Amino acid sequence: MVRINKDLLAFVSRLYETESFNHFFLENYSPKQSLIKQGKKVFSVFIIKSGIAKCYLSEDNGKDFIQEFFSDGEIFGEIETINEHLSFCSIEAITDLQVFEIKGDKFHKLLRSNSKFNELILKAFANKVKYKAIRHGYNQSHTIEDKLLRLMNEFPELLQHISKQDIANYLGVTARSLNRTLSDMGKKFDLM
Amino acid sequence: MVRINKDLLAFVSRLYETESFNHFFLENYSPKQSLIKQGKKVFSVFIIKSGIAKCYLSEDNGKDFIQEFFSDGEIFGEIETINEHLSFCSIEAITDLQVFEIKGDKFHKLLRSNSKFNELILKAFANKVKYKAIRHGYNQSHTIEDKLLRLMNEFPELLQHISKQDIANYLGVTARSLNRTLSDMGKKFDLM
DNA sequence: TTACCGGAGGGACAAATGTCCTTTGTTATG
DNA sequence: CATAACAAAGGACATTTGTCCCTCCGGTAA
Repeated sequence: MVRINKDLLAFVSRLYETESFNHFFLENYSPKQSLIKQGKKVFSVFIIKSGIAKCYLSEDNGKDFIQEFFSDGEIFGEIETINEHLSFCSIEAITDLQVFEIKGDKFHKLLRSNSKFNELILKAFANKVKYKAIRHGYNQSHTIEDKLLRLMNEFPELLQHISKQDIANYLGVTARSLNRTLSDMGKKFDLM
Repeated sequence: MVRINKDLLAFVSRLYETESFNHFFLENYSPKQSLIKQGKKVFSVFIIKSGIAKCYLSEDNGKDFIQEFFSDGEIFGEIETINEHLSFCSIEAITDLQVFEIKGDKFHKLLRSNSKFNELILKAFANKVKYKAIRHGYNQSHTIEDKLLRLMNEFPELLQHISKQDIANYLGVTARSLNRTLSDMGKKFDLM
């Protein structure tokens, strides 16, 4: 699925326009550029202004698993900043990307001093936990076809932007299996 | 895995002892009792004082998927309270359970008025997102045997407390597959 | 005691998915 | 232009996992 967070984006955009608060920087990234690397320190918190990025985890056996696709308003780097750990995943631009960035210490200050921001972050976290729970449950107990139908239903234009391999990595299957399922589904539709 | 949160438990225990703050209640539950039901309203936030509970999600196809086992200091009901949604999972006692409970509105107040508590909740969230991400990635890209070895490694006494079916539901496989893997592993060890 | 139930274990087969490898078409680059 | 690099597609086969059963056992209610 492609995660967004309109409330947070609106809030951060407003803050970015505010003369007196100048800790957000607007940066640009090109496709395939890396914003956060798994196992490395994280120095900033990021909020997407526009574009699509992938959030993925590289396993010890060499496979990549895509946690989510991120788009407008989605925040990342906040987890590592809050619990002061190294990054547990990688973030990479898929399309051209505009991103608001704020340094870790400024993020902490904002979190403590601005109750509206604090609330937005709490809600963002609550949503992250919830959708991760639902997605994991769904993934474990449904076939590739079910997962694919759901994905195409919720985000029909996905295949335009994203490679087959990324879709496979998002579903947690091989590209071969994804292809097989797609062609089986094609046959089904031909019969209708 | 069995999730715990010592810092949060220490904080809540101290607050519970405090005369001037009397919004935490200590409740007891017996095995198989339900604390939160999927799809229902959530009125309180819960923090475990002792015992083990399971957090699971019932899928549309009748299968249950266990998100986590919860123990000392783990919090739940906070997500639904913060984003004011119905519960997306169920919580059920496995062993005898002692639980601190606080009503939703009091939880909100505490979150706004007590910065230490606010920070503990933020960290709890950060950890939840992180371990969910890692677990989902691991689950998708490893065999049953790998998952089982990891589980027995991190929590060897688990099989004493928890039924085979629950283990299978936690790993996202059928009881039959779990059994097969267990007996295959037994054969392996016999050769060594 | 007897009958019954639910959990654990596992046989036989079916279905889903992965692995390995080949082909084709497109792009990009010297 | 030639050729390398790469994504997409799929054939053939192996492995993993699920489905559908049946049996065995220990508790327990009548």
